[in-house]
Amino acid sequence: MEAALELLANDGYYASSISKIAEKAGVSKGLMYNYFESKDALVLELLSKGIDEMLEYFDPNNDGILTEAEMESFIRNIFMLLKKDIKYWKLYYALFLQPQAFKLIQDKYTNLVPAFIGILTRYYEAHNSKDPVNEALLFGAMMDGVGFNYVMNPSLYPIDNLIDTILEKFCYIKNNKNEKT
Amino acid sequence: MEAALELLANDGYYASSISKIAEKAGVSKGLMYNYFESKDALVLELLSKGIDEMLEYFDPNNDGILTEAEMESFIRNIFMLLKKDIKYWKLYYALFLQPQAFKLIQDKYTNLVPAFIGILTRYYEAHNSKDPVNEALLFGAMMDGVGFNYVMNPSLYPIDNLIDTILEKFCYIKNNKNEKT
Amino acid sequence: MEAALELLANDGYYASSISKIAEKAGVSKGLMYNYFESKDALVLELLSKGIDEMLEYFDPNNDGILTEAEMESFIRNIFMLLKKDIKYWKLYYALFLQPQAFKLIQDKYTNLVPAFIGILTRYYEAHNSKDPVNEALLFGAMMDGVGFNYVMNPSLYPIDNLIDTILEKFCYIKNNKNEKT
Amino acid sequence: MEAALELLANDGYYASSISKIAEKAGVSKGLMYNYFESKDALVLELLSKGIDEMLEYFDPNNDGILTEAEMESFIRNIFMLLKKDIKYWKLYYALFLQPQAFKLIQDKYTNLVPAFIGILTRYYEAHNSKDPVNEALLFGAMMDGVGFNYVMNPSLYPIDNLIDTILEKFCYIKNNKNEKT
DNA sequence: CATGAATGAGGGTTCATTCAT
DNA sequence: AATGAATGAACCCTCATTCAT
Repeated sequence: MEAALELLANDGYYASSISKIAEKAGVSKGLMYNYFESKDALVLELLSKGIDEMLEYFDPNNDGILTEAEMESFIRNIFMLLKKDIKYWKLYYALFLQPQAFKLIQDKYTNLVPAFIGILTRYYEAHNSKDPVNEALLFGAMMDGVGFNYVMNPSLYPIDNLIDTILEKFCYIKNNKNEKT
Repeated sequence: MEAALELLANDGYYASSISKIAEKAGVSKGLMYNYFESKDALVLELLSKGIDEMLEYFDPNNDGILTEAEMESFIRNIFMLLKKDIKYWKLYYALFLQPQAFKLIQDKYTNLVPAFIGILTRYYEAHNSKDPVNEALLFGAMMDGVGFNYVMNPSLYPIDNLIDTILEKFCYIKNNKNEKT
Repeated sequence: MEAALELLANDGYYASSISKIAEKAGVSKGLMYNYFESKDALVLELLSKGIDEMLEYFDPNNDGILTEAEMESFIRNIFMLLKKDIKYWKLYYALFLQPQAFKLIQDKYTNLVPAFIGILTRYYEAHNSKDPVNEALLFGAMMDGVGFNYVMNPSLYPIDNLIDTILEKFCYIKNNKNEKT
Repeated sequence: MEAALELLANDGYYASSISKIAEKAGVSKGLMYNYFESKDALVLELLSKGIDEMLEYFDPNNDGILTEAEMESFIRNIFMLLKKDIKYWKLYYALFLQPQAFKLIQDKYTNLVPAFIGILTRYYEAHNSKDPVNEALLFGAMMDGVGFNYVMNPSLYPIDNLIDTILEKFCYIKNNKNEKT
């Protein structure tokens, strides 16, 4: 069911009417409201699922400390998620910019970011960064930007090629390929 | 006229009806259609103006070469633009993610990005980067992400603090403050 | 079952969906349709019950003659009914004014009124009224109006205080209190 | 325009959709919302107009005192109003009993009734009534009831015949016809 | 140049009713 | 006897757009 609904990512929040979603899902319009209280509730559920899924891969042992291995694994997993469900993440990014939709997850999001940045900051502190907070923010921004660019144009954006450069530039991790050569 | 219209950035594309825009602009609904063929045309014009404005600050002498000074100035100018017209850029980002709206500027955008990346790539080649293309892409992504994060929450995102770190990390430019100390 | 259903009087006919009624009654929506053919049938049954209950108190020995004692008892009983089940009678009055709902009991009602007025007319004839029919009609109207006003605002409408005045003015019955004084 | 809309009295508030009203009025659905902010606003306007019209005939010189002539004239005018616009008053009564609709005019109504009853009470005091308040309430109830009964079945309810009896019974006014005989 | 009355398609949502289980 | 998933029509309302003035 939800699988079909996610396709609203194709056309955006507003362009996807409940009618069309229901039709695509092969159910009646009325039935949609047995599963979701409203269109907003539907979207909120989708978004929440996405955020939770992403969090699973960030600091997985939940100790507030990000090792280099965890960092690398986080980046690789995020990219894997992006590639696995492009349309979903397209919706995800899109809704962030739609005021009405963003309000729905504002709370969840506002609580999350500082924690996220905090852990990253400690990572950079541990790597003797001169400006750990700034680096953390830039890392976040870069990840947002990569995701954004990738979902905008998946076929042309060479997301996999970027990993090594990211690891080196943002994580101080020399990637394996380079070590081999 | 357009000045008033840009305020549709406040509420997003769909939440801003022509009626409300016209009211805010102090003109009649009908008159809007003397100036703009349609709502989409209006939005296209707004977006085009934004893209052009941004381009003005990128490679200003149009020689296809980005000097360090031009690079620094570009970044500072972009941030200045963001700060000057937050709402506008919020709309700008938002529309990028709204498929229907993005189609309107897709052509313009698709032509632009390779040129943009090309110039950046040459910049990184000139700085002996190991992966100039990747660095160019990451720079673009980071700039997108910073803009995105800033317009999402202007009061909390310390965009000015980031400049020095960006210059150092992405442009190989040691910033002035450090030199002074 | 019906007891719970009557509470649809709270919100009116249209505002009370079968879903809500079923929920209030603690049964499933589907089961409702084992007991009542339709929502209208349910309402019809409720209304019929109300009319019958009222009739029980009017001309109880069914001889077509209303004695003064029967008249007084009728009035007192009606008021007692009103007070016992305000919500029910609110529904009752409300449905009378809703064309769609009224059609359901129109037959029952249309047959009833002339008989009712007939008996009242004979009461006024027996009391040497100059216009027995008119007095009968006015009595009916006044009773409707009192009920109407009472259920509209039970806490403020002093229905009990009215009884003596009604008895005197409409039934030529000197009330007890006066006799005592 | 409104003339056509009043015909929603035919079917009641809920059974009259904006679509049907618009169709009956010969305009588009959308246009309805140029004239009335919402369905409720439409109904409120209709009801307010009705209440105001009725008040015009009650205590016309606004001195808080009801002379016998004013009283008689009031009754005759009310009946005239009823007869002139049966459907309108049918709506009027109907909406009073529909909780959702009544809320719309509750304020207006709640303020009105005590003033109304007050003036009537003084009328009865001036006529040496034993229970002026009760008589005032009964008069109000009777008028409500007569209106109610008349609009329910205009062709059968002999509203004109009732006037003389009302004047005599409720206003202590011997009517002319009787004096002549 | 400028207005705003008018349209009609489409939006989200509710609800009486049915029916497989 | 009892459930609740499923339907589809109808509801109120919004909106981009047109056009007579």
